[in-house]
Amino acid sequence: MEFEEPLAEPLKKKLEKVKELKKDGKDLYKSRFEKNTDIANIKAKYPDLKAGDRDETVFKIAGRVMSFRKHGKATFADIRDFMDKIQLYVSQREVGDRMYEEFLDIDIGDWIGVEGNVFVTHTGELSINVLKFELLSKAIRILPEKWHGLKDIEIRYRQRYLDFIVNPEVKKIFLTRIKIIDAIREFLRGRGFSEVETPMLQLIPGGAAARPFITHHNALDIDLYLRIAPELYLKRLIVGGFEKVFELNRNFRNEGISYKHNPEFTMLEFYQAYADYNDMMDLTEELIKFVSMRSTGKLTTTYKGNEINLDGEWEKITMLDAIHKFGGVKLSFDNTIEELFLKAKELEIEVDKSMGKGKIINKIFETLVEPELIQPTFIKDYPIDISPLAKKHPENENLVERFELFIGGEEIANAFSELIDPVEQLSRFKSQVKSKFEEERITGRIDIDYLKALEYGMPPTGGEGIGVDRLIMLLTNSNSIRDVILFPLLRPES
RNA sequence: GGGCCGUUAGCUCAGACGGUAGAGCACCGGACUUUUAAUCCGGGUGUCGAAGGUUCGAUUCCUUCACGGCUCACCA
Repeated sequence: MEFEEPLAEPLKKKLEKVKELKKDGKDLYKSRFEKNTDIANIKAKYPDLKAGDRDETVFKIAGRVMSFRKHGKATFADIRDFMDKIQLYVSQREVGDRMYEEFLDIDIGDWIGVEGNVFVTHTGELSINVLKFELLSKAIRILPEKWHGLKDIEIRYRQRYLDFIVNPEVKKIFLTRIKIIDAIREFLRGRGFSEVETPMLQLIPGGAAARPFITHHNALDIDLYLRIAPELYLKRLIVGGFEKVFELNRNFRNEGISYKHNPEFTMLEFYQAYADYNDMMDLTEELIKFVSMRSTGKLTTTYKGNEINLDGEWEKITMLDAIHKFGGVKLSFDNTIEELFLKAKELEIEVDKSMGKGKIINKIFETLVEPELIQPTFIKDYPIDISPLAKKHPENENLVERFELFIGGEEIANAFSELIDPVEQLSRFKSQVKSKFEEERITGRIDIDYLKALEYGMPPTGGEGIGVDRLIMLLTNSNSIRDVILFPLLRPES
Protein backbone atom coordinates (compact mmCIF):
# COMPACT_ATOMS: atom_id res chain seq x y z
CA MET A 1 0.00 0.00 0.00
CA GLU A 2 1.53 3.25 -1.05
CA PHE A 3 0.78 6.56 0.56
CA GLU A 4 2.72 9.60 -0.39
CA GLU A 5 2.23 11.55 2.83
CA PRO A 6 2.64 10.49 6.42
CA LEU A 7 -0.55 8.73 7.32
CA ALA A 8 -3.22 10.84 8.90
CA GLU A 9 -4.81 9.31 11.95
CA PRO A 10 -8.15 8.28 10.37
CA LEU A 11 -6.30 6.57 7.56
CA LYS A 12 -4.14 4.62 9.97
CA LYS A 13 -7.21 3.46 11.83
CA LYS A 14 -8.86 2.38 8.60
CA LEU A 15 -5.81 0.35 7.64
CA GLU A 16 -5.74 -1.31 11.05
CA LYS A 17 -9.40 -2.16 10.72
CA VAL A 18 -8.79 -3.67 7.30
CA LYS A 19 -5.90 -5.67 8.69
CA GLU A 20 -8.15 -7.03 11.43
CA LEU A 21 -10.87 -7.97 8.97
CA LYS A 22 -8.35 -9.77 6.79
CA LYS A 23 -6.96 -11.58 9.81
CA ASP A 24 -10.47 -12.83 10.53
CA GLY A 25 -10.41 -14.42 7.10
CA LYS A 26 -12.75 -11.94 5.42
CA ASP A 27 -12.42 -11.57 1.65
CA LEU A 28 -12.58 -7.81 1.18
CA TYR A 29 -12.14 -7.80 -2.58
CA LYS A 30 -14.51 -10.11 -4.42
CA SER A 31 -14.46 -11.22 -8.05
CA ARG A 32 -18.02 -10.68 -9.10
CA PHE A 33 -21.58 -10.02 -8.13
CA GLU A 34 -24.68 -10.88 -10.08
CA LYS A 35 -26.98 -7.87 -10.15
CA ASN A 36 -30.45 -8.40 -11.52
CA THR A 37 -31.40 -4.77 -11.90
CA ASP A 38 -30.31 -1.15 -11.49
CA ILE A 39 -31.56 1.21 -8.82
CA ALA A 40 -33.18 3.47 -11.40
CA ASN A 41 -35.22 0.52 -12.68
CA ILE A 42 -36.51 -0.23 -9.22
CA LYS A 43 -37.54 3.37 -8.72
CA ALA A 44 -39.24 3.42 -12.10
CA LYS A 45 -41.13 0.25 -11.27
CA TYR A 46 -42.72 1.59 -8.08
CA PRO A 47 -43.71 5.18 -8.70
CA ASP A 48 -46.88 5.07 -6.62
CA LEU A 49 -46.08 3.14 -3.44
CA LYS A 50 -47.18 4.84 -0.24
CA ALA A 51 -45.85 4.77 3.29
CA GLY A 52 -46.14 1.27 4.66
CA ASP A 53 -46.46 -0.38 1.23
CA ARG A 54 -44.27 -3.37 0.51
CA ASP A 55 -43.50 -5.73 -2.37
CA GLU A 56 -41.99 -9.16 -1.96
CA THR A 57 -40.06 -9.24 -5.27
CA VAL A 58 -36.39 -9.78 -4.48
CA PHE A 59 -33.90 -7.52 -6.22
CA LYS A 60 -30.15 -7.81 -6.38
CA ILE A 61 -28.42 -4.49 -6.68
CA ALA A 62 -24.92 -3.21 -6.07
CA GLY A 63 -23.29 0.13 -5.46
CA ARG A 64 -21.18 2.34 -3.25
CA VAL A 65 -22.31 3.11 0.29
CA MET A 66 -22.67 6.87 0.60
CA SER A 67 -24.05 7.42 4.10
CA PHE A 68 -25.30 5.74 7.29
CA ARG A 69 -27.93 6.40 9.88
CA LYS A 70 -27.34 3.83 12.58
CA HIS A 71 -29.99 3.06 15.20
CA GLY A 72 -28.64 0.25 17.26
CA LYS A 73 -30.33 -2.88 15.99
CA ALA A 74 -31.35 -1.31 12.70
CA THR A 75 -29.45 0.82 10.24
CA PHE A 76 -30.29 2.97 7.26
CA ALA A 77 -27.72 3.43 4.52
CA ASP A 78 -27.74 5.04 1.09
CA ILE A 79 -26.09 3.25 -1.79
CA ARG A 80 -25.46 4.59 -5.23
CA ASP A 81 -24.94 2.85 -8.53
CA PHE A 82 -24.10 4.50 -11.84
CA MET A 83 -27.34 6.36 -12.35
CA ASP A 84 -29.27 6.51 -9.11
CA LYS A 85 -29.29 5.97 -5.37
CA ILE A 86 -31.59 4.31 -2.89
CA GLN A 87 -31.96 3.85 0.84
CA LEU A 88 -31.23 0.48 2.43
CA TYR A 89 -32.85 -0.69 5.63
CA VAL A 90 -30.87 -3.34 7.46
CA SER A 91 -32.30 -4.77 10.65
CA GLN A 92 -30.82 -7.32 12.95
CA ARG A 93 -34.11 -9.19 13.07
CA GLU A 94 -34.16 -9.59 9.29
CA VAL A 95 -30.53 -10.47 8.52
CA GLY A 96 -29.57 -12.23 11.77
CA ASP A 97 -27.00 -11.38 14.40
CA ARG A 98 -23.86 -12.34 12.53
CA MET A 99 -24.67 -10.59 9.26
CA TYR A 100 -25.81 -7.50 11.13
CA GLU A 101 -22.48 -7.35 12.94
CA GLU A 102 -20.76 -7.58 9.58
CA PHE A 103 -22.87 -4.79 8.21
CA LEU A 104 -21.73 -2.52 11.02
CA ASP A 105 -18.17 -3.01 9.72
CA ILE A 106 -19.12 -1.51 6.37
CA ASP A 107 -17.77 2.00 5.86
CA ILE A 108 -18.84 4.89 3.72
CA GLY A 109 -17.18 4.37 0.36
CA ASP A 110 -17.38 0.57 0.39
CA TRP A 111 -18.92 -1.27 -2.53
CA ILE A 112 -21.59 -3.77 -1.56
CA GLY A 113 -24.00 -6.13 -3.26
CA VAL A 114 -27.47 -6.36 -1.76
CA GLU A 115 -30.44 -8.68 -1.97
CA GLY A 116 -33.74 -7.35 -0.73
CA ASN A 117 -37.29 -6.30 -1.38
CA VAL A 118 -38.93 -2.94 -1.72
CA PHE A 119 -40.92 -1.11 0.93
CA VAL A 120 -41.77 2.46 1.81
CA THR A 121 -40.81 3.95 5.18
CA HIS A 122 -43.03 5.98 7.48
CA THR A 123 -41.60 9.11 5.96
CA GLY A 124 -42.50 7.91 2.47
CA GLU A 125 -39.10 6.96 1.11
CA LEU A 126 -38.85 4.02 -1.24
CA SER A 127 -36.26 1.74 0.36
CA ILE A 128 -34.72 -1.70 0.11
CA ASN A 129 -35.35 -4.03 3.00
CA VAL A 130 -32.07 -5.93 3.03
CA LEU A 131 -32.27 -9.72 3.27
CA LYS A 132 -28.62 -10.37 2.49
CA PHE A 133 -25.62 -8.29 1.66
CA GLU A 134 -22.05 -8.86 0.59
CA LEU A 135 -18.99 -6.63 0.79
CA LEU A 136 -17.60 -6.41 -2.73
CA SER A 137 -14.72 -3.99 -2.26
CA LYS A 138 -13.36 -2.14 0.74
CA ALA A 139 -12.49 1.56 0.68
CA ILE A 140 -9.57 2.73 2.80
CA ARG A 141 -9.56 6.40 1.96
CA ILE A 142 -12.22 8.64 3.42
CA LEU A 143 -14.54 10.31 0.92
CA PRO A 144 -14.94 14.08 0.78
CA GLU A 145 -17.75 15.59 2.71
CA LYS A 146 -21.35 14.85 1.78
CA TRP A 147 -23.11 18.13 1.43
CA HIS A 148 -20.48 20.69 0.54
CA GLY A 149 -19.10 18.24 -2.00
CA LEU A 150 -15.63 18.65 -3.39
CA LYS A 151 -14.95 22.25 -4.35
CA ASP A 152 -11.19 22.38 -4.67
CA ILE A 153 -10.91 22.67 -8.42
CA GLU A 154 -7.41 21.23 -8.49
CA ILE A 155 -8.44 18.03 -6.67
CA ARG A 156 -11.53 17.83 -8.86
CA TYR A 157 -9.37 17.71 -12.00
CA ARG A 158 -6.53 15.63 -10.61
CA GLN A 159 -8.81 13.08 -8.96
CA ARG A 160 -11.76 13.22 -11.29
CA TYR A 161 -13.16 9.99 -9.84
CA LEU A 162 -13.76 11.85 -6.56
CA ASP A 163 -15.47 14.60 -8.50
CA PHE A 164 -17.84 12.02 -9.94
CA ILE A 165 -18.45 10.33 -6.59
CA VAL A 166 -19.24 13.52 -4.75
CA ASN A 167 -20.57 16.01 -7.32
CA PRO A 168 -23.57 14.65 -9.23
CA GLU A 169 -23.79 17.63 -11.57
CA VAL A 170 -20.34 16.80 -12.95
CA LYS A 171 -21.54 13.40 -14.03
CA LYS A 172 -24.44 15.10 -15.77
CA ILE A 173 -22.10 17.19 -17.91
CA PHE A 174 -20.17 14.16 -19.05
CA LEU A 175 -23.34 12.21 -19.76
CA THR A 176 -24.34 15.11 -21.98
CA ARG A 177 -20.93 14.96 -23.60
CA ILE A 178 -21.49 11.29 -24.38
CA LYS A 179 -24.86 12.11 -25.94
CA ILE A 180 -23.33 14.88 -28.03
CA ILE A 181 -20.64 12.58 -29.40
CA ASP A 182 -23.23 9.91 -30.16
CA ALA A 183 -25.51 12.43 -31.83
CA ILE A 184 -22.74 13.74 -34.08
CA ARG A 185 -22.03 10.23 -35.32
CA GLU A 186 -25.70 9.47 -35.73
CA PHE A 187 -26.31 12.61 -37.76
CA LEU A 188 -23.37 12.16 -40.08
CA ARG A 189 -24.00 8.46 -40.63
CA GLY A 190 -27.58 9.34 -41.42
CA ARG A 191 -26.27 11.65 -44.13
CA GLY A 192 -24.16 8.92 -45.67
CA PHE A 193 -20.83 9.89 -44.13
CA SER A 194 -18.31 7.17 -43.29
CA GLU A 195 -16.24 7.45 -40.15
CA VAL A 196 -12.55 6.89 -40.81
CA GLU A 197 -9.33 6.87 -38.83
CA THR A 198 -6.28 8.58 -40.26
CA PRO A 199 -2.79 8.80 -38.78
CA MET A 200 -2.19 10.51 -35.51
CA LEU A 201 1.52 9.93 -35.95
CA GLN A 202 2.48 12.05 -38.93
CA LEU A 203 5.72 12.73 -40.76
CA ILE A 204 4.68 16.28 -41.55
CA PRO A 205 2.12 17.81 -39.22
CA GLY A 206 -0.17 19.66 -41.62
CA GLY A 207 -3.66 21.06 -41.89
CA ALA A 208 -3.21 23.82 -39.33
CA ALA A 209 -0.56 26.18 -38.05
CA ALA A 210 0.26 25.08 -34.55
CA ARG A 211 3.36 23.73 -32.90
CA PRO A 212 3.27 19.95 -32.80
CA PHE A 213 4.34 17.43 -30.20
CA ILE A 214 7.37 15.52 -31.40
CA THR A 215 7.99 11.86 -30.80
CA HIS A 216 10.33 9.23 -32.18
CA HIS A 217 9.91 5.86 -33.82
CA ASN A 218 12.80 3.66 -32.76
CA ALA A 219 12.75 0.90 -35.38
CA LEU A 220 12.55 3.35 -38.27
CA ASP A 221 14.68 5.89 -36.41
CA ILE A 222 12.56 8.82 -37.52
CA ASP A 223 10.93 11.67 -35.72
CA LEU A 224 7.18 11.73 -35.91
CA TYR A 225 4.64 14.35 -34.93
CA LEU A 226 1.35 13.96 -33.18
CA ARG A 227 -1.18 15.36 -35.58
CA ILE A 228 -2.38 18.91 -35.25
CA ALA A 229 -5.21 18.13 -37.69
CA PRO A 230 -6.38 15.20 -39.83
CA GLU A 231 -7.24 17.46 -42.76
CA LEU A 232 -4.67 16.49 -45.35
CA TYR A 233 -5.30 12.77 -44.89
CA LEU A 234 -9.05 13.10 -45.10
CA LYS A 235 -8.66 14.99 -48.36
CA ARG A 236 -6.43 12.22 -49.69
CA LEU A 237 -9.42 9.96 -49.14
CA ILE A 238 -11.57 12.27 -51.25
CA VAL A 239 -8.94 12.00 -53.97
CA GLY A 240 -9.21 8.23 -53.56
CA GLY A 241 -12.90 8.34 -54.32
CA PHE A 242 -14.57 8.57 -50.92
CA GLU A 243 -17.37 11.11 -51.22
CA LYS A 244 -18.39 11.69 -47.60
CA VAL A 245 -16.00 11.03 -44.76
CA PHE A 246 -15.60 12.23 -41.20
CA GLU A 247 -13.19 11.74 -38.38
CA LEU A 248 -14.06 12.43 -34.75
CA ASN A 249 -10.99 12.11 -32.62
CA ARG A 250 -8.10 13.77 -30.86
CA ASN A 251 -5.76 16.48 -32.14
CA PHE A 252 -2.64 17.58 -30.30
CA ARG A 253 -1.23 21.09 -30.23
CA ASN A 254 1.82 22.09 -28.28
CA GLU A 255 0.54 25.52 -27.33
CA GLY A 256 -0.64 27.39 -24.27
CA ILE A 257 -3.39 26.12 -22.02
CA SER A 258 -6.43 28.28 -21.37
CA TYR A 259 -10.13 28.06 -20.62
CA LYS A 260 -10.61 27.03 -24.24
CA HIS A 261 -7.36 25.24 -25.02
CA ASN A 262 -6.21 21.83 -23.87
CA PRO A 263 -3.11 20.29 -25.49
CA GLU A 264 -5.19 17.35 -26.65
CA PHE A 265 -8.69 18.11 -27.77
CA THR A 266 -11.45 16.51 -29.75
CA MET A 267 -11.99 17.60 -33.33
CA LEU A 268 -14.65 16.69 -35.80
CA GLU A 269 -13.65 17.04 -39.42
CA PHE A 270 -15.89 16.14 -42.31
CA TYR A 271 -15.53 16.37 -46.06
CA GLN A 272 -18.14 16.14 -48.75
CA ALA A 273 -17.31 15.85 -52.45
CA TYR A 274 -19.09 18.15 -54.91
CA ALA A 275 -20.11 20.50 -52.09
CA ASP A 276 -18.95 24.05 -51.42
CA TYR A 277 -18.88 26.20 -48.32
CA ASN A 278 -22.51 27.23 -48.72
CA ASP A 279 -23.53 23.58 -48.56
CA MET A 280 -21.36 23.19 -45.49
CA MET A 281 -23.16 26.07 -43.78
CA ASP A 282 -26.50 24.36 -44.27
CA LEU A 283 -25.09 21.06 -43.08
CA THR A 284 -23.52 22.68 -40.00
CA GLU A 285 -26.74 24.35 -39.01
CA GLU A 286 -28.65 21.10 -39.27
CA LEU A 287 -25.93 19.16 -37.47
CA ILE A 288 -25.77 21.45 -34.47
CA LYS A 289 -29.54 21.73 -34.18
CA PHE A 290 -29.78 17.95 -34.30
CA VAL A 291 -27.04 17.50 -31.72
CA SER A 292 -28.56 20.06 -29.38
CA MET A 293 -31.98 18.41 -29.52
CA ARG A 294 -30.54 14.95 -29.01
CA SER A 295 -28.30 15.87 -26.12
CA THR A 296 -30.24 18.51 -24.21
CA GLY A 297 -33.72 18.17 -25.68
CA LYS A 298 -33.91 21.83 -26.67
CA LEU A 299 -32.65 24.43 -29.10
CA THR A 300 -31.69 26.99 -26.52
CA THR A 301 -28.76 27.18 -24.17
CA THR A 302 -27.24 29.57 -21.70
CA TYR A 303 -23.56 30.26 -22.03
CA LYS A 304 -21.62 32.66 -19.86
CA GLY A 305 -24.82 34.41 -18.91
CA ASN A 306 -26.09 34.81 -22.46
CA GLU A 307 -29.31 33.23 -23.66
CA ILE A 308 -28.59 31.57 -26.96
CA ASN A 309 -31.24 30.54 -29.42
CA LEU A 310 -30.25 27.92 -31.99
CA ASP A 311 -33.67 27.91 -33.61
CA GLY A 312 -34.52 29.69 -36.87
CA GLU A 313 -32.18 30.51 -39.72
CA TRP A 314 -28.70 31.54 -38.66
CA GLU A 315 -27.23 34.82 -39.74
CA LYS A 316 -24.63 34.86 -42.52
CA ILE A 317 -22.41 37.86 -43.02
CA THR A 318 -19.04 38.48 -44.62
CA MET A 319 -16.10 39.30 -42.44
CA LEU A 320 -15.74 42.82 -43.85
CA ASP A 321 -19.45 43.53 -43.45
CA ALA A 322 -19.32 42.22 -39.90
CA ILE A 323 -16.47 44.56 -39.05
CA HIS A 324 -18.54 47.39 -40.47
CA LYS A 325 -21.71 46.31 -38.69
CA PHE A 326 -20.32 45.55 -35.25
CA GLY A 327 -17.26 47.76 -35.17
CA GLY A 328 -18.48 50.64 -37.27
CA VAL A 329 -15.28 50.44 -39.29
CA LYS A 330 -15.29 50.26 -43.05
CA LEU A 331 -12.33 48.25 -44.30
CA SER A 332 -11.44 46.84 -47.68
CA PHE A 333 -8.53 45.28 -49.50
CA ASP A 334 -8.25 48.53 -51.45
CA ASN A 335 -6.83 50.01 -48.27
CA THR A 336 -3.06 50.04 -48.19
CA ILE A 337 -1.18 48.15 -45.49
CA GLU A 338 -0.31 51.53 -44.03
CA GLU A 339 -3.97 52.51 -43.77
CA LEU A 340 -4.96 49.20 -42.20
CA PHE A 341 -2.07 49.47 -39.79
CA LEU A 342 -3.10 52.95 -38.70
CA LYS A 343 -6.71 51.87 -38.33
CA ALA A 344 -5.66 49.03 -36.04
CA LYS A 345 -3.46 51.36 -34.02
CA GLU A 346 -6.34 53.77 -33.69
CA LEU A 347 -8.41 50.92 -32.24
CA GLU A 348 -5.56 50.03 -29.89
CA ILE A 349 -5.12 46.65 -31.52
CA GLU A 350 -1.59 45.34 -31.57
CA VAL A 351 -0.40 44.63 -35.10
CA ASP A 352 2.77 45.01 -37.08
CA LYS A 353 3.23 45.77 -40.73
CA SER A 354 4.85 42.45 -41.60
CA MET A 355 1.58 40.73 -40.88
CA GLY A 356 -0.04 41.41 -44.22
CA LYS A 357 -3.47 42.84 -44.94
CA GLY A 358 -5.42 39.68 -44.21
CA LYS A 359 -3.88 39.17 -40.86
CA ILE A 360 -4.45 42.74 -39.76
CA ILE A 361 -8.07 42.63 -40.89
CA ASN A 362 -8.53 39.35 -39.09
CA LYS A 363 -7.05 40.77 -35.93
CA ILE A 364 -9.42 43.71 -36.09
CA PHE A 365 -12.26 41.28 -36.64
CA GLU A 366 -11.28 39.16 -33.65
CA THR A 367 -11.13 42.16 -31.37
CA LEU A 368 -14.18 44.09 -32.51
CA VAL A 369 -16.57 41.46 -33.71
CA GLU A 370 -16.00 38.03 -32.17
CA PRO A 371 -17.20 38.89 -28.65
CA GLU A 372 -20.40 40.31 -30.17
CA LEU A 373 -21.33 37.11 -31.97
CA ILE A 374 -23.55 35.62 -29.30
CA GLN A 375 -26.33 34.21 -31.45
CA PRO A 376 -25.21 31.69 -34.10
CA THR A 377 -23.52 33.59 -36.90
CA PHE A 378 -21.64 32.43 -39.96
CA ILE A 379 -18.80 34.78 -40.79
CA LYS A 380 -17.76 34.18 -44.37
CA ASP A 381 -15.22 35.19 -46.99
CA TYR A 382 -11.92 35.23 -45.12
CA PRO A 383 -8.67 36.83 -46.28
CA ILE A 384 -6.69 34.52 -48.51
CA ASP A 385 -3.37 34.94 -46.72
CA ILE A 386 -4.67 33.35 -43.54
CA SER A 387 -6.38 30.51 -45.37
CA PRO A 388 -3.80 28.46 -47.27
CA LEU A 389 -6.05 25.44 -47.89
CA ALA A 390 -9.20 27.25 -49.00
CA LYS A 391 -10.39 27.98 -52.51
CA LYS A 392 -10.08 31.50 -53.86
CA HIS A 393 -13.27 33.54 -53.94
CA PRO A 394 -14.46 33.92 -57.57
CA GLU A 395 -15.29 37.61 -57.08
CA ASN A 396 -12.35 38.80 -55.05
CA GLU A 397 -8.85 37.43 -55.31
CA ASN A 398 -8.01 38.63 -51.79
CA LEU A 399 -10.67 36.36 -50.30
CA VAL A 400 -11.43 32.68 -50.05
CA GLU A 401 -14.62 30.70 -49.80
CA ARG A 402 -14.31 30.11 -46.11
CA PHE A 403 -16.55 30.59 -43.09
CA GLU A 404 -16.33 30.29 -39.38
CA LEU A 405 -19.33 29.75 -37.14
CA PHE A 406 -19.52 31.72 -33.93
CA ILE A 407 -21.88 31.04 -31.05
CA GLY A 408 -21.66 32.62 -27.63
CA GLY A 409 -18.68 34.65 -28.78
CA GLU A 410 -16.65 31.50 -29.44
CA GLU A 411 -15.46 29.97 -32.67
CA ILE A 412 -17.25 26.67 -33.07
CA ALA A 413 -16.59 25.67 -36.68
CA ASN A 414 -14.23 26.50 -39.53
CA ALA A 415 -14.95 25.41 -43.07
CA PHE A 416 -14.20 26.12 -46.67
CA SER A 417 -14.54 25.14 -50.25
CA GLU A 418 -11.34 23.18 -50.50
CA LEU A 419 -8.50 24.35 -52.68
CA ILE A 420 -8.12 21.52 -55.19
CA ASP A 421 -5.77 23.11 -57.73
CA PRO A 422 -2.36 21.50 -57.06
CA VAL A 423 -0.36 24.26 -58.73
CA GLU A 424 -2.01 26.96 -56.70
CA GLN A 425 -1.75 24.88 -53.56
CA LEU A 426 2.00 24.65 -53.99
CA SER A 427 2.42 28.38 -54.35
CA ARG A 428 0.15 29.00 -51.34
CA PHE A 429 2.22 26.62 -49.24
CA LYS A 430 5.35 28.42 -50.35
CA SER A 431 4.07 31.85 -49.50
CA GLN A 432 2.89 30.56 -46.15
CA VAL A 433 6.30 29.23 -45.25
CA LYS A 434 7.91 32.45 -46.43
CA SER A 435 7.10 34.65 -43.49
CA LYS A 436 9.50 34.32 -40.64
CA PHE A 437 6.79 34.31 -38.03
CA GLU A 438 5.09 31.34 -39.64
CA GLU A 439 8.36 29.50 -40.00
CA GLU A 440 8.61 29.10 -36.27
CA ARG A 441 5.17 27.65 -36.03
CA ILE A 442 5.22 25.39 -39.03
CA THR A 443 7.85 22.77 -39.47
CA GLY A 444 8.71 24.55 -42.68
CA ARG A 445 8.22 21.42 -44.69
CA ILE A 446 5.73 21.23 -47.49
CA ASP A 447 3.73 18.04 -47.69
CA ILE A 448 4.83 16.99 -51.18
CA ASP A 449 2.88 13.76 -50.96
CA TYR A 450 -0.33 15.72 -50.38
CA LEU A 451 0.40 17.85 -53.46
CA LYS A 452 0.99 14.69 -55.45
CA ALA A 453 -2.43 13.46 -54.40
CA LEU A 454 -3.98 16.71 -55.61
CA GLU A 455 -2.17 16.27 -58.92
CA TYR A 456 -4.15 13.10 -59.52
CA GLY A 457 -7.26 15.24 -59.29
CA MET A 458 -9.51 15.99 -56.34
CA PRO A 459 -13.19 16.66 -56.94
CA PRO A 460 -14.69 19.90 -55.71
CA THR A 461 -15.12 19.43 -51.99
CA GLY A 462 -16.45 21.18 -48.95
CA GLY A 463 -14.59 20.53 -45.71
CA GLU A 464 -15.11 21.56 -42.14
CA GLY A 465 -13.71 21.26 -38.65
CA ILE A 466 -15.71 21.60 -35.45
CA GLY A 467 -14.09 21.99 -32.05
CA VAL A 468 -16.14 19.42 -30.24
CA ASP A 469 -15.04 20.38 -26.73
CA ARG A 470 -16.13 23.95 -27.38
CA LEU A 471 -19.46 22.80 -28.71
CA ILE A 472 -19.87 20.77 -25.53
CA MET A 473 -18.93 23.79 -23.40
CA LEU A 474 -21.64 25.73 -25.17
CA LEU A 475 -24.35 23.10 -24.75
CA THR A 476 -23.50 22.38 -21.11
CA ASN A 477 -22.85 25.99 -20.06
CA SER A 478 -19.31 25.14 -18.98
CA ASN A 479 -16.91 28.03 -18.56
CA SER A 480 -13.77 26.00 -19.02
CA ILE A 481 -12.69 23.30 -21.44
CA ARG A 482 -11.43 21.45 -18.38
CA ASP A 483 -14.98 20.99 -17.23
CA VAL A 484 -15.81 19.00 -20.34
CA ILE A 485 -12.61 16.94 -20.63
CA LEU A 486 -12.48 13.97 -18.26
CA PHE A 487 -8.81 14.23 -17.42
CA PRO A 488 -7.45 17.63 -18.48
CA LEU A 489 -3.71 18.15 -18.52
CA LEU A 490 -2.29 19.62 -15.33
CA ARG A 491 1.25 20.19 -14.23
CA PRO A 492 2.44 17.27 -12.15
CA GLU A 493 2.16 17.76 -8.43
CA SER A 494 5.52 18.56 -6.88
C1' G B 1 5.76 34.40 -20.05
C1' G B 2 3.40 39.20 -17.26
C1' G B 3 -0.23 40.95 -13.45
C1' C B 4 -3.62 39.84 -9.45
C1' C B 5 -5.51 36.19 -5.98
C1' G B 6 -5.28 31.56 -3.37
C1' U B 7 -2.89 27.13 -0.63
C1' U B 8 -4.81 25.89 7.45
C1' A B 9 -7.57 18.45 9.64
C1' G B 10 -9.91 13.44 4.85
C1' C B 11 -13.67 17.46 2.93
C1' U B 12 -15.96 22.57 3.44
C1' C B 13 -14.11 26.59 5.93
C1' A B 14 -12.80 29.94 10.47
C1' G B 15 -8.47 32.14 12.95
C1' A B 16 -4.27 34.89 15.39
C1' C B 17 -0.16 41.77 18.26
C1' G B 18 4.41 36.93 16.15
C1' G B 19 3.70 32.91 21.73
C1' U B 20 2.95 25.36 17.79
C1' A B 21 -4.52 26.33 15.88
C1' G B 22 -10.80 25.33 15.76
C1' A B 23 -15.88 24.55 13.81
C1' G B 24 -19.24 21.35 10.94
C1' C B 25 -19.21 16.88 8.33
C1' A B 26 -16.04 12.58 8.00
C1' C B 27 -13.20 9.48 11.47
C1' C B 28 -12.52 6.63 16.48
C1' G B 29 -15.19 4.73 21.30
C1' G B 30 -20.21 4.20 23.47
C1' A B 31 -26.06 4.42 23.53
C1' C B 32 -30.13 3.76 20.25
C1' U B 33 -35.25 -0.96 15.69
C1' U B 34 -38.41 3.84 10.60
C1' U B 35 -33.91 7.56 10.02
C1' U B 36 -32.68 10.73 5.92
C1' A B 37 -27.67 16.94 7.28
C1' A B 38 -30.78 10.97 12.40
C1' U B 39 -30.01 12.05 17.58
C1' C B 40 -27.26 11.77 22.34
C1' C B 41 -22.40 11.12 25.27
C1' G B 42 -16.98 11.05 24.86
C1' G B 43 -12.36 11.72 21.69
C1' G B 44 -8.90 16.62 17.54
C1' U B 45 -6.64 12.93 14.39
C1' G B 46 -2.63 18.97 11.71
C1' U B 47 5.04 19.45 8.79
C1' C B 48 -0.98 25.77 8.93
C1' G B 49 1.97 24.25 0.35
C1' A B 50 7.93 24.09 0.46
C1' A B 51 12.68 26.32 1.55
C1' G B 52 15.40 30.34 3.35
C1' G B 53 15.44 35.19 6.20
C1' U B 54 14.10 38.49 10.44
C1' U B 55 13.11 37.17 15.63
C1' C B 56 14.11 34.74 22.20
C1' G B 57 10.12 32.51 19.36
C1' A B 58 7.21 32.22 12.54
C1' U B 59 1.62 28.81 10.51
C1' U B 60 1.23 34.44 11.03
C1' C B 61 6.11 39.32 8.85
C1' C B 62 9.85 39.31 4.45
C1' U B 63 12.12 36.72 0.11
C1' U B 64 12.28 32.80 -3.22
C1' C B 65 10.04 28.49 -5.08
C1' A B 66 5.92 24.89 -6.15
C1' C B 67 0.92 24.03 -7.48
C1' G B 68 -3.82 26.12 -8.70
C1' G B 69 -7.47 30.02 -10.25
C1' C B 70 -8.61 34.55 -12.91
C1' U B 71 -6.62 37.79 -16.53
C1' C B 72 -3.32 39.68 -20.43
C1' A B 73 -0.01 37.80 -24.16
C1' C B 74 0.40 33.49 -27.33
C1' C B 75 -2.59 29.75 -29.90
C1' A B 76 -4.43 31.68 -38.42
